[in-house]
Amino acid sequence: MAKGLDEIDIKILKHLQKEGRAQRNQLAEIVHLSVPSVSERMRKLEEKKLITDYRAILDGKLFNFDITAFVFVEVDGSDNYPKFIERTTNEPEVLECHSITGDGSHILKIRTENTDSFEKLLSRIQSWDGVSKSRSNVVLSSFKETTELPIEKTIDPK
Amino acid sequence: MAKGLDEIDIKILKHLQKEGRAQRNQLAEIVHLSVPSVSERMRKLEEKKLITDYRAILDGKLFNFDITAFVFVEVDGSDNYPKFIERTTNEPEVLECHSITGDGSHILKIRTENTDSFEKLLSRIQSWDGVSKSRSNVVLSSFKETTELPIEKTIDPK
DNA sequence: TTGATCTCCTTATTATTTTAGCTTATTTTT
DNA sequence: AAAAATAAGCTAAAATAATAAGGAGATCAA
Repeated sequence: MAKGLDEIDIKILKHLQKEGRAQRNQLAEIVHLSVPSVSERMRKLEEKKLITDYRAILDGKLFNFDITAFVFVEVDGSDNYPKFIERTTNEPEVLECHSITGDGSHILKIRTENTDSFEKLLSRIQSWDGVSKSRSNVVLSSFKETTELPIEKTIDPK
Repeated sequence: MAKGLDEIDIKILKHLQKEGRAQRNQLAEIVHLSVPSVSERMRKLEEKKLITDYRAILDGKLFNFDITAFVFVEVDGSDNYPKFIERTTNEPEVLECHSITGDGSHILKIRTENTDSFEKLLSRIQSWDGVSKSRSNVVLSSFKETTELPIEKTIDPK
């Protein structure tokens, strides 16, 4: 069994994926174990970092973050990669940054307030070392998405 | 103030984004309110669906889901969109599905076990009504990502 | 002003989680 | 093969957390 997990662990993980605040007695009922046994299993799953963290998922649409986009960036020279990645890390509106195969070297997932903040972000990215091209696809509507907000970014009162 | 939220609500939301299982007494300390007051605020935030749900985030890399990719799909004829979306919903390996501007009509984020399951998924997608073209970018490495697993998909014993 | 509403508090009650101690099964060591 | 160690489960008790109930003070509308 992979990673020393059994069916019971899998059941617990799957349930916590959907119900991140599920109580131990509820899980215990599902897997037919006592509450302390479930606690112990959860502790181990967290200790082994199979569960990396727990998050509340917020509805970004309700917070005046209207624009979601995927931005393909061509970063020339892999010397420039570490610095580029560090910069994306410091941009809270960049939700994800992936190094990819094919056209472009990186894809960014972005969530920002409006066209103005989006444009500013894009021109900021363009100015970074090694960035030669970028292409954006703005999201019109989403299905199956996580609707996350940039957690560092202040959610401004309006 | 947007959506009737004040600074205290924002603090609670931000903390729950990072600590999805945070306890009410911990939150109470952060915002300098009593535990029942925090409870009441959480209840309202959930009721208003500002918090859509809570999730445990699992480390996909530890579960033999090696391949993450972004797939651009061109679906011809918007009549075909609803059916297309329904089909992506039934594919647990499709984590996200977005309708987009620019080249292609939809972008999918995919997480799958290996090249074999990836290829099968791609050819399945190609066979759907209206799908004329697709282009994939496989993720080599990721930064700032949520590393989610397809929650419906069985995590197979190995 | 008066009543209604809202948000907070404290205290008491109920529920959940953790700890402790014990049992059994399995694996490792001698 | 027997003994020891380890792992994982259980129950019962203790500790901690969450909820419910009741009341105070502020704000707003009639």
